[in-house]
Amino acid sequence: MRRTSHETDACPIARSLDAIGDWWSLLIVREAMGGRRRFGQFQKNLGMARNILAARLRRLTELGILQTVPAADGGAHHEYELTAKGHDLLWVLVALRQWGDRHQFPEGPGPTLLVDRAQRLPVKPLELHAADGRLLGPGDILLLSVD
Amino acid sequence: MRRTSHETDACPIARSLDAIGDWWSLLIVREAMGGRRRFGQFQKNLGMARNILAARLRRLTELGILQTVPAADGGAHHEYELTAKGHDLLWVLVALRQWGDRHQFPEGPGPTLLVDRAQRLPVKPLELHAADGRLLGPGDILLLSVD
DNA sequence: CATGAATGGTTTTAATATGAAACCATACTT
DNA sequence: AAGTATGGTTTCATATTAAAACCATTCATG
Repeated sequence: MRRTSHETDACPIARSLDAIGDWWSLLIVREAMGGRRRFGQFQKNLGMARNILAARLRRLTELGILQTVPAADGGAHHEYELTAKGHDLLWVLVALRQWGDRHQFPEGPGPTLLVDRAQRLPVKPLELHAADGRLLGPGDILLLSVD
Repeated sequence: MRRTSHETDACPIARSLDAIGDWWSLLIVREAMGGRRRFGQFQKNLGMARNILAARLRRLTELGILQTVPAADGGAHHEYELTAKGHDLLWVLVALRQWGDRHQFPEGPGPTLLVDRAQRLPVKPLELHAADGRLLGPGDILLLSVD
């Protein structure tokens, strides 16, 4: 009767969700991308229960999304930082951000803007391209089984 | 003591996760994108408990991600279909799929391939572009507060 | 060096969510 | 008219979440 696992599903979406498909994990990753590295920073910024945060940090570390490193300031406590696997969640976060901006702000545009660092202009929606570079829309893709 | 809500957070990522950040919702959306429309189809394909499927379908409908329509075959039961808001989750699913394919298949490449319909070649990783079209990497973006 | 406060958790307890199975009403088939 | 499929709801046991209290180290201060 524990939570149904999708860890070994054939579908990569299911496997991803099994790893980070809960209410908190991606918010922790978001904070980590914003430069937060310590237990207290995560807890304060997210306002979440400390036991749950501890459990999530442990799990994200086991999954290789975060890693613990000796404190940067030589202090005794360790810090959490994103691995390459964790950093690569950026595109998931961007997709969630863009969907949220488009559909979850009925009261008007949200208070944050994802911009291009050079020009400070809002970025375009994520794009999917074919191998040859053509821009693909929802109708232009197909899921193949390689079995 | 209920689940902490992020429904009114300033962050669009948090709002998105509040809506669909659980273990099942996006899998239901995935099934809907694959053409599944009926309770029994979702239940069979996902193998999930019927009561929680019912609860999720209700919630996704309330959120405007699914809508119920009279059965296509004139039958008495209704069917579920994606709204525009629901269809727009495609990019989130693609992002999760690509991350999963890259990091959650330690045993080798997964059994599915997202391909371009015209040429049947695997699509490229999602791309983020600046307003002027420049391809942006993780270091090229910035989050601005508009307060 | 002793004391107090901050940090990084763990433990305890209560409420809620999940999962499995049984149940039930309606619709459809024969 | 009887039997079966569909689309749920109910019940119950277990797991997860949240809040708060607790505790051990570490760090700063006198």
